[in-house]
Amino acid sequence: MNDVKASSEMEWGKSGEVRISDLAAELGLTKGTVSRALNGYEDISKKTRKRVMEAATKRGYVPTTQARRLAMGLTETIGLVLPPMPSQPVNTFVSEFINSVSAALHLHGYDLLVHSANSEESEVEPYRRLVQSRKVDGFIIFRTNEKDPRVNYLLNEGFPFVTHGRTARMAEHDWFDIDGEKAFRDATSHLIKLGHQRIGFVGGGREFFSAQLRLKGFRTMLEKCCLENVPSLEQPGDLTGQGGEIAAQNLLKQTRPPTAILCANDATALGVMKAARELGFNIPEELSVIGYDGIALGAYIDPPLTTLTFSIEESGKEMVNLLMRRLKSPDLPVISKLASAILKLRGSEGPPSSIQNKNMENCL
Amino acid sequence: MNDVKASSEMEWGKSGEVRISDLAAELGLTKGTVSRALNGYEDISKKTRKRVMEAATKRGYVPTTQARRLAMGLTETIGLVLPPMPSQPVNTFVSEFINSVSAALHLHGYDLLVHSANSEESEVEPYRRLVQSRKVDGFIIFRTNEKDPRVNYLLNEGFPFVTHGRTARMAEHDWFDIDGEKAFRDATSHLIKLGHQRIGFVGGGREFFSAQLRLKGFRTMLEKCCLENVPSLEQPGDLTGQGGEIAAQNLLKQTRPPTAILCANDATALGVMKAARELGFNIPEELSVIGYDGIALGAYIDPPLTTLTFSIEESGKEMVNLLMRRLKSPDLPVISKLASAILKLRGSEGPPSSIQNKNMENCL
DNA sequence: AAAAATACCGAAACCGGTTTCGAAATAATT
DNA sequence: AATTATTTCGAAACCGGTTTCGGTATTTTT
Repeated sequence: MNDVKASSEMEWGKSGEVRISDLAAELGLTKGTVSRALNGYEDISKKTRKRVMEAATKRGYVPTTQARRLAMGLTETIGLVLPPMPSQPVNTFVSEFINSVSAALHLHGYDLLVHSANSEESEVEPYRRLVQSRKVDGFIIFRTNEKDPRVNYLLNEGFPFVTHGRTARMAEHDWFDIDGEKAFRDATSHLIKLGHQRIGFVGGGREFFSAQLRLKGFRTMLEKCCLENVPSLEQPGDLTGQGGEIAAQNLLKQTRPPTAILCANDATALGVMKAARELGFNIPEELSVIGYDGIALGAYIDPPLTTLTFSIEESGKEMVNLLMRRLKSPDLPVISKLASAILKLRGSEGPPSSIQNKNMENCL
Repeated sequence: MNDVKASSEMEWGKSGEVRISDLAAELGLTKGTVSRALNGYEDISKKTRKRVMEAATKRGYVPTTQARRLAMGLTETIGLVLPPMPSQPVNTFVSEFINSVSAALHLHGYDLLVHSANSEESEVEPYRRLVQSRKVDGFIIFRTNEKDPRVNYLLNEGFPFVTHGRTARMAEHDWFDIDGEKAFRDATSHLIKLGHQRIGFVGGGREFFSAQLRLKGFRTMLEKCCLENVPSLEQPGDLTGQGGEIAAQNLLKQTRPPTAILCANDATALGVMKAARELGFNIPEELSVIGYDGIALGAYIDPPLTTLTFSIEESGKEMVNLLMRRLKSPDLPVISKLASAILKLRGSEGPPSSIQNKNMENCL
């Protein structure tokens, strides 16, 4: 009669062997009842619920995810597709971001599926596959382009997602972003206050919206301070160290080189510093350099890199909040959140060697 | 009669709406037959198979992953748990590693589930949860300790996994590792050939097996070259920049400071260089520094960091191969793979300022 | 004490696939 | 032509949960 109980005494420590039907049989209940007891349904008596829960913990029962997900019609999984990274120097952002997103998702019972993009195929292909095979309920997208095919695809498909960064269609989707425009106004203002009048700028690829905004912030502050916007002082970059080197050479070999260079990110700044050294510029005495990203490593170089920092952890947390809200209520209006970066002075900037005086009373 | 066909003409571009039963109904077959046709079973006539496959592509049918996984009793997912990273400087390894692992898994039809470890709970807890809820079929573990609780748990559970790095129980599980011992023999040898006789070493935490092996390689080569092993020249570290700073101070403030310092990783080396600068040591004239990891960023600092590099992409690929093999045949004997790091000379090392001559004929 | 309301649980359908088994139809053998 | 072997597919069970629905058993109402 009590065979079940008898055999239960032994060899049941190993996890993953207990099914809901085992529990039900042992308790003399149906699996439906057990399921409802475990999931807090109201139509279960206190006594049975207690009995069920005790048996569950005793046996170490944990529902099989795959079955639950199939029954409930959701995956409880969020997709994150890594853009192809061809030997980018400082990818510390990515791992920290993954870490924070993953932790935040976990609080909601969600998992993070990380997928790598094959550089040979279309950018949206991974997203298409993940959507079609129903492997994820939503996406976290970062490093957006102004016209972003991924965003277009997902919007068209009506599939939930949040971006880190704005896009041309930002009015149609939830997004989180750092106010790069303000950040670069601040950085530019700081340099101007130090006395710089010829400030170079190394951008980050026209396709990235964020890079455009940073450039805009730079220009805005120049204008506000009545400084001439010299086109030759604006160099394109590609967010890599190598791009920074090239841009710096273009800037510093000019007859009147800038006394400061603002870079779209830290990797670029490192390239700029390298090129500057090779051209014989002392930093910060003869050239100030400011980056963006706040990579921890910038504190260890000589001179330590002044940079614009923001909390990656907060970014991840906020994006997950936005996404969870969207998943719960797909029809809510689009919302967004803009966080600000702060200028972390570390030593790679200072007053220019020869402070040229210029009337700047109506500025700053 | 043909309602199905009629309605099929419209509004079926959206993905994710076609189920296998829809296909079956449309074709006048059962879903079992459709499934077998799609999965290459032999008991399906060429004609029907073709018919099924054409209909499938036409409708854009993609099997729902959750259902497939439940039926087949596997998750086709591999877990990767990120160790807590309390503001570690150079995590470029992690993102590159995730990227390569993910790409390699994808070739086998597997997904990568990235989970973040909560520093407040036990190290094995995330693994336990993932195993019990059957969310993954196996694990990729990196940064192993000599006595690794995660390895103990999974071995005890009989759950498949591969480690990046060796452990005390390496004979019982598949592993991939870089031959750090040889790498540090090479680096040490290189320094000795340059004329260094007092070489410092900054380790990486006793718990990490890899750090121990690097130390062993260092000692081995010292001994082989008849150089005295001075205990005060061996400093502990923690694989962070800060740890490197402290260790470097301990080394360089000695009455007879070393003329070269070997570091367990690049982050440590950056800390060492920072401390050395602050103490007035010129690199590489007065102090040679060598790191380990080959972070791309090392090329951008001044002087560029000489380091031991290896292919992260290869690491990921090999580990996935080992794991896939294990999943297919759980009872195969344990295998392992040892790859070698190469010394990438970039400029942070050179001959010591005062070359002390010592008889070294039976060395190198 | 009979009737109505409520609490509690069993039965069964369902999620969307895969796989086994057996039967019918066709082809091959004797 | 009857028998045996093969090909091809349908039927149904199954994976392990969730959720709806309906029917007792119990309680409350009148």
